[in-house]
Parts: sequence; C-alpha cells; structure tokens
Amino acid sequence: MSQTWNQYVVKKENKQLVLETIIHHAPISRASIAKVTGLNKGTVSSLVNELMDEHLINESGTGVSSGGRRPVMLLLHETAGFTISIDLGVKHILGVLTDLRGNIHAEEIIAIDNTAFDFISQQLMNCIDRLKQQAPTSEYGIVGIGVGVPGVVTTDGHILLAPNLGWKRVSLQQKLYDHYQVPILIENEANAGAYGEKVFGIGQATNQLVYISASIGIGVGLLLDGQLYKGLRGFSGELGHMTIEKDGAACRCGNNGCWELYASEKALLEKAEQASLGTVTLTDLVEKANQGEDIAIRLFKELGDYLGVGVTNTIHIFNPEQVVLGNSLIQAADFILPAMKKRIEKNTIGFNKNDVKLNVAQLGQYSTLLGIAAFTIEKFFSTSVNNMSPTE
Amino acid sequence: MSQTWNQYVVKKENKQLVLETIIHHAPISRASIAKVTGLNKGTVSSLVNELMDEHLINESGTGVSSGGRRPVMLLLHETAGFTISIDLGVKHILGVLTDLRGNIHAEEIIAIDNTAFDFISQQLMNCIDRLKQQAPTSEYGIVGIGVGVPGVVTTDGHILLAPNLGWKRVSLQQKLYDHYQVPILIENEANAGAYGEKVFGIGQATNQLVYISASIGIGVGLLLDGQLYKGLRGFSGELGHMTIEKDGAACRCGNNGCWELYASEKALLEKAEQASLGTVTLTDLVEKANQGEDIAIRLFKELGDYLGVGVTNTIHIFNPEQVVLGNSLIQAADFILPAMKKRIEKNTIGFNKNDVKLNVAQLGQYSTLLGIAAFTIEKFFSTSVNNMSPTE
DNA sequence: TCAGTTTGTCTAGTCGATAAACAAAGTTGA
DNA sequence: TCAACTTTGTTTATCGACTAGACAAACTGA
Repeated sequence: MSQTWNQYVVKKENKQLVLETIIHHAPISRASIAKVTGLNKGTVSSLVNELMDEHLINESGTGVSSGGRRPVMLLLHETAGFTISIDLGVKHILGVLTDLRGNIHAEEIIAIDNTAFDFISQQLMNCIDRLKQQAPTSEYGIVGIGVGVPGVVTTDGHILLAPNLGWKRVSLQQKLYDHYQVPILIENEANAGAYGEKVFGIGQATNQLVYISASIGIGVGLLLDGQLYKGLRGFSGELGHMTIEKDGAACRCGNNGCWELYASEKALLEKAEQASLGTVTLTDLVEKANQGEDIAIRLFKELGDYLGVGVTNTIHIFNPEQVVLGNSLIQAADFILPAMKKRIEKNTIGFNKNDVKLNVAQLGQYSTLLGIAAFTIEKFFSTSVNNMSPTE
Repeated sequence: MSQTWNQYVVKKENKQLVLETIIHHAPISRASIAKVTGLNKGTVSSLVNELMDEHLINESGTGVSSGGRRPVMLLLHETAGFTISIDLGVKHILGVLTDLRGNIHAEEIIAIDNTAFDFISQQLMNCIDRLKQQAPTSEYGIVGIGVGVPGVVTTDGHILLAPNLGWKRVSLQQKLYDHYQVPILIENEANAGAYGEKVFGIGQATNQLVYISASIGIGVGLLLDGQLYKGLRGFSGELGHMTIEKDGAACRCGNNGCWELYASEKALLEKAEQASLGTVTLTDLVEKANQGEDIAIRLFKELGDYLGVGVTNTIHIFNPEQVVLGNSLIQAADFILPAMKKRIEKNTIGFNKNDVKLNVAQLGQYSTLLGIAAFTIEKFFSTSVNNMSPTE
C-alpha cells in the first residue's frame, strides 16, 4: 500500500518541520518559526506546546525586542536523551556518549588485537556499558545505540562482510538489541562519515557530498540530493574497487587495478617497505615527512596523485558540491593534498570542476561517530514526533 | 521558505496518487483504487469525479462482477493531449508525437549534415511543426515539447556544451518557448534514456538503474532511488570521462585514460581504420561481423571487454538493480555482450554482482524519445492536478 | 503618555479525509 | 424464482488540522 495523505500526516510533517527549525535556528521565537516555515502563527504555537509537553524543547527566557513585545526563545532540550555511538575500527573501538544535539559527554577507547567476532562484541558491550553508566538521568534515557563498521552492511543492518576484521555474515544488530532493548543501528563507516560531515561538519550547507574514507582500504559515502545513497541492497560506494588501471594488479576482491591498491594506507605502507623503509606505520611516515625525509614525502605525493585520479572520477560521475577526505589518511593531509589537488586541477572537466570544493573532514576522527549519532537522533525524533496514532 | 503541509497539499498528493494508480493498473474500478491506495472509498470517488471533469480519465464500461455489483472501470484518457519529443542526434533529428500514455502517433526523421545552431534549430522547428500538424484535436492540445541533447545540460535547461554538435552555451529552451508558448524541456539524452527505460521499457520495476548511452561518446543516465540523479548543476553521469587507465591516452576533455577513449563508437571506428578496414561506419562493421569477418568480430570483442571494465566500476559504485545498455552500439549487441558479460562476471565483487541484471535497451532507438515524453507527460499531470489554488 | 509594533493565544470557519449508512446492481443457492 | 448475500459507488455526519483574524500582553519611541 502506498503512502496516503491525511490530516495526521500533515500534522506529523509540520511538527517535524517545527522541531527541525528550532534545532537549526536556535534560539528562535514562535513568531520567527512562523515566518521561516510559512506556517500560521497559531499552528506553530500549538505544535510548540506539544513539543514542550514531550520535553523535546525548552523555553529559554526572552530575547531582545525589535520594537514590540519581547519574544520567548525556544531551544532544543538537548539533554532529554542520549545516544551511544561506536566507531568500530580494526585497531580500536572508539565510543562516545552524545546528547540529542551531538555534543560529546563521554568517550571510551579500547585498543584491540583480536578481531574475532565474539571477542569484539564482548569488548563492544563493555564499552557501551561504561558509556551508559556515565549518562546523566534524562527524560528519554539512551534513545539508541549505533555502530559504524568497516565493511559491507545491508540496508537492513546485517554485516555481510568486514574484510579487515575477518567477519562474514554476522548479526551484531540482533545481539545488541537482545541485550539493550533500544533501537540499534549498524552502518558502514564511510556512509556514517558522510552523514556526520553533512549534519555536524563541513558539509552542512551541501546536498551533494562525496566522503572519501581513506584508511587501510578506501570506502566512499555518497550523499546525493541530501540523502544517503545506499544502492539496491546497501553495497554502493565500493569506489575502493573502481578500476583505475585496466588489467592492473589483481585485487583480492577479484577485480584488477582497483583504486585502493594504489591510494590506500595499505598501499602506502607496502610501498614504504619496498622503498626499504621497513615495516612502518602511517604515524611513523608522517613523522619522517615532517622531518623532511625525501622518500616519505615522495610516497605521500604519489599517494595524493593516485587519490586525485579517483577523486576526478567521482567528480565526473556525481558532479558533487563537495568532496570530503576523511579517516586515518588525513593525518598526512599536508603532504597528500597538494599532489591530489594538482591532479584534480589538471584532469577534471571545467564544468564539473568549477563548483566543487575539496575539503578535509572537519570532524577528524569523529566523522563516523557523529554520523552514527545523527542517524540515531534523527530516528528518535522521527518516531517521537510520530507516536500519535489517529485513534488518540 | 520550506515545504509546509496543509489540506490542499494533501488533496493534490492524493489526487496524483489516484491518477497514477489508474495509469498503472488500468482498467481499474473505484473500489480497487481504494484498496490499492488505502484511501477511503468516498475520497476516491470524489477525486475520480474531479479527474473526469478535467477529462484526464474516462469510464470504459463495466468490468466483470466478483459476486456483487459490477465495477465501473476507469482508464487514462490518453488522447486528451499530446507531446512532441525530439531526439537530437549528431546525424539526424528524430521526432515523435506521443499521447499521454507514450503511444507514438506520428514520427519524423530529418538527416542533418550541418550542425550549426541556427541551422539545426530551424530544422528542429520544421520537424516540430510537421508533428504538430498531425496532432488530432484534443482537450489539452500539445501539452509540452521536449528535446534530448547529446551534451551537458544544466538543471535549468541551458545547453552548456554539446561537443559533437560544436555547441557552446546556447539557449534552445527560450527560443522554443518564445515560438510555441508551451512548456519546453531540454534534457541530456542519457538521462532521458534512463527515464524512458524506467517508465516504458525494461526498467519499470527498477529503482536503481544505470543507463549506458554508448554511441560516438559514452554518457550515463543515473536513476537512483527511483529518481533521476543530476548532481549539483546537472553535470553528473560523465562516466565517459572516468579514468580506467591512469595516465592513459589524453582525452580532449583534459583527462587521461577516459573510458570513452576505449569503449565508444568513435574508438571502435578509429581502431577499425588502424586495422586497415578503412573508413567504415558502425553499420558496416556489424555487417562485416555478421558475415564472419574476424577483424570486425575481434574489434567488437575488445570493445565489449572495455565496456565491461566501466560497467564493473558502475556496479561497484552504485549497487544498481539493472544496467541497461542503450544508444547506437546496441546494433552490435550480439557481438559486444559476451565479452562484456565475461569481464563483468570475472571482475565484479560477488555481493554487488548477485542482484544486478544486464540488459539491452528494450525501447531501442526510442529510449531517449520516450524518456523525454515521460518527463513532459509527468510535468503536465503534475501541474494539471495542481492547478487549484486554495482561494478557488 | 500614547500611538504603533511585535509576540503569542484564542476563536470561528474552511476544507479534506474518514466512517458508516445507504442505494444500486449484481451473484448464488435452495 | 426469489431471498440472502456481495460488491460497488454515493451520500452524510463527524473529526481534526490549518488559516485568518481578533485580541491581549508586552514593549519601543517620540
């Protein structure tokens, strides 16, 4: 059955609109909301009163008069509930407790050396428990838990494959729901990163945003026409396995000449080893480059060039407004970006190049975490506003 | 000002829903519409009556009873208006007159040998005039004119660049509107092709469809989450200029190793010339291949392999449900497809490969035309249903 | 001090959807 | 054949969300 429209839908949509307006324009008066949204003053008043009854917003004193009665300013009641958001990396679990505005209230990090599913999920739950304990008491408590995963996640939240963790077809969502009984969200880390930068980071005014998560491999989060694009089953954004050298080196994915064979952290470290720098970490290499070591600088330059080739492709494919580079490789942004920009400048078609901005993730290592938090918050607001049935 | 919701919007949306239900399920009764949409019987009745008053639908006698009163069946009144849709090729102008269901009532083709804008637009208007004369009298007459263009079209309908026509920054839309005073739509031919296959062709049940328009160059139309994706300014889908050979041959676009340097009709004919087949056309090559000529067969096979590389990339990027190959190269589909499928089969990641179907455009040379018609029809219905202001 | 302005609430009215009653037109089975 | 049941489509009363406009409260500025 298709979506039909009636007065209840109208109310729900308008209430959501009022809430979003308060979030994005806070502090704001009832009168200003009416002006911004186009809704009638009376409508706004009644919707605002409902939102206050539900403790989602608060009045915060009066604002300055503009020649008449002073307005009563409204604010999101940001501590009415909290989210727990986790970034599941290959070497660590990073978790935060955020309020409904995405402010971080607590943080936990656990280094991991064993990626077995049972071990990790135990550590994950320890991490969640510790964050939960730190949550202040609030009207809604923990409104949801979300996890960003470096792997293939279906649209319904199953993890099909996380190659760098060695996971195949695991159902983390069910496990967490059974234990915590709150909404659980599992999302690919690049998708979450894209959304994080859109909601809280550098992409807030952008509706066409490509987020390049460059780490051990390359994943891409696509924000198209303001919405996350996931593809038929959630497998989109595998741009790491886009061929940029036909019949190039074989990738373990089965394809040849994949972008991430040339432009990822893994590729960088392998090249470093071949260049007789031995077994080094990314942090080591950044340090060497900082000390002016030529080989390290050259390696970053080559990496930037290869990154630029793929980014040029994404610009031709998506005509985005913004390309955001995120995840671990941004540590070396100073050494990577010049070569990357040079390649893009030289190779991108003029029309597509003119409007696009290339940026480094503003939220740094928190892009994914805050994207996860944004998903959870949005879901909470949407069900919260929606919880009135026609029979009430 | 953002979209607000009120009873008028509700009515408009529901009326649109009823109309779409009639179009897609015709012939259908009022009672069935209520069941399919979830709307109340009375609501459906009143909306249907309005649509009949507006001559958009008709009753078409009674259907068979299922144990009670016989239903009155409803149909789209498909000849209440007509569209004129043009496919502007490099060698020809192909135009059709369609009714509101996309049935072709008349067709005109003009061969062209001069691509100067003034000359072409004159020919175009001749073509439109001839089609207009053939339109039967109808309630709404010509509801719109659309043109599919092989080039870069902005979201607001300006043609920025049509390299194979030698056009730069021309305003066809204004010119046609000034002359005909009906809604004019200018769209990239690949976008239109994708939409044509979605609405009338092989992609009718598909919401994630990639349409590869393979002709002199390669353009791609992207139907993502059921909607055409155009990018920030309308420049998306330039997958013809996706690098598949880093530092490969220089393309006139400024990039290197572009897909269309290897997998387009132009590339094919150049290779044929190098292979001492002389100056041949695509049709010549197909004939040679049909006659079993080895060189022609080999050239098509190589082309298919290169097409497969790019298609593999699109599958990794978009996780589509369907990839549709369209435009002139489908003449040679029998010779191209096996190598293309082989490459895709070998190189695509399992998850992404499992669900995707590879098809040839069902509408053949009419994909673009019918996509243009679909845009025009949709626009007409949407304004037609919408034309009641709150003050009425 | 008073006219004018701005904010926010309240009331009456409009309009579209819904549920339920109803009329019309069929089928089915004894 | 005919009564009971079904299905279709219309009509009517009611509900509820938004709107316009009146109104009160609160403030500015001359």
